Amino acid sequence: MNKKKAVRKKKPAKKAVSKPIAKRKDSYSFFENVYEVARLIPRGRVTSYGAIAKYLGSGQSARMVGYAMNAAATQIPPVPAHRVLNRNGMLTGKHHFGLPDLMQKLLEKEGVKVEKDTVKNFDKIFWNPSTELSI
DNA sequence: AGCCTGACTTTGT
DNA sequence: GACAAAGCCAGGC
Repeated sequence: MNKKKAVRKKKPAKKAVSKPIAKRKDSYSFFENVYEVARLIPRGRVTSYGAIAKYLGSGQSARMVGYAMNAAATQIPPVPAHRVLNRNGMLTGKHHFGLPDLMQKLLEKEGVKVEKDTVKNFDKIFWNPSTELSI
């Protein structure tokens, strides 16, 4: 039945990277951070690059989030990048899903209404990691 | 080490 | 309100 309980995993990430974790291959790169947050996005909800960036502590580095998403498709498990939109709720990255309509298809499949490449009720289904994960 | 790019955001005109 | 430019940071070459 249910999956995990009150998740709220909230990854450590990015804070104490200064600590050399032996010969760790990566020690949580900025990208991994983004992937994890993206995977935490509830079904039927969406968020923005800036929100994730801010949650990671990089406020203005929303670009990096999107850039990370570019490689997200190659990550395992796959990252639901279709739940990440720009601050306007527009499917800016839909063109990167291989099929331009795939992103919208996925969103609608989750109950998210999309019109003209823009998510309707974006402010209502908006999922803010800083609010949802940071109690 | 340095330059360029990028699925964004904010600010100014 | 629409358009243009700058800022931001990490990865790739």
